[in-house]
Amino acid sequence: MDVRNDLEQFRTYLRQHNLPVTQQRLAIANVVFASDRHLSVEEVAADVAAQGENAGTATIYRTLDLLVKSGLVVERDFGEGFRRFEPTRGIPHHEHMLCTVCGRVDEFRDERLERMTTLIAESHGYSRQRHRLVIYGVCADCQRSGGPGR
Amino acid sequence: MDVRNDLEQFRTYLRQHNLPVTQQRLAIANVVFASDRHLSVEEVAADVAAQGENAGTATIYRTLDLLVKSGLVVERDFGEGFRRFEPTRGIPHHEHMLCTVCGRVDEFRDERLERMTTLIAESHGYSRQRHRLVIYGVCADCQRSGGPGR
DNA sequence: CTCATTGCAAAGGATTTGCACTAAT
DNA sequence: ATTAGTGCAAATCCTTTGCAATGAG
Repeated sequence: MDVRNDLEQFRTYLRQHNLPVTQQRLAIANVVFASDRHLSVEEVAADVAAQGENAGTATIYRTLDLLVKSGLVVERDFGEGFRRFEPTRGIPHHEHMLCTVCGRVDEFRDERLERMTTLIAESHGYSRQRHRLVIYGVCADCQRSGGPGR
Repeated sequence: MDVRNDLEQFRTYLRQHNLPVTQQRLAIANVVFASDRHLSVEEVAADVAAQGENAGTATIYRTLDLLVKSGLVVERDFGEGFRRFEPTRGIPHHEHMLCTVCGRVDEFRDERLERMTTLIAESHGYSRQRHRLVIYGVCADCQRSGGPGR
């Protein structure tokens, strides 16, 4: 199972860096790895609590930092005023589409974008590092019903 | 002159909405219109003060909201943790490139992106509203010198 | 045992808001 | 005169940090 594997990789990362494998770190990593969504810190906290585990906010932030550093999780910023976190799962770079009505997030991949952004950067004398694209729109469900979940 | 014209349009907007044309509103609008950069709230405040005018932080935020609502100014989010504001000046939608070393911002336009994002959105059942693309990289100057301004 | 982690609460930065005072129409 | 705007400080939201208590190796 994927979650199990990710968790094992996290344990390995911690050991290799001489960092204690604590209950909290495992609980938090577990929640993020188990999710197929882009979780906010608040959502991570709620999920951890729902599993009967305990973890203070500070610990959640600190552990998410570790997960990002380990490369097992990516940080996202959809311009909502807070960050979201997504398990990497060896999936290559991809873009996001956000429903401005219900907040739903879809992902897509387009290789042209990598090439385009590299070329555009170069034509301006920049050496490209990365890019960030978010498409904002209204998802099929919300178009049909005129509102979130209704 | 452009600034003069923008300012006139702002006055018109205020009158049409029965909003008082105050000294502060004009000073703030003037600063944003006069700039060819993407100003942060802090920078707007500094520029207003530099012009010998007075305006509290709250007023700056409130006036920037008005400017955005009027369509004369656009809000930008480059993932820095705060917002920036750019005069519209009738310039069509464009993208941004950010130097991760010195913070320099360049602009570019690519019509393909409009089409691409619309098609991608549709293929996922979304009706596209807008998109946001930022390319992060190192500008020519910083590549040459290995640091900002040195 | 020793040292890093944890949790809580205080601190921080950006932005908003309540309210008495002031200015625009 | 009215009515809305302004400034200040308090309040909020997300995130970070200091420090005593706690747990991993």
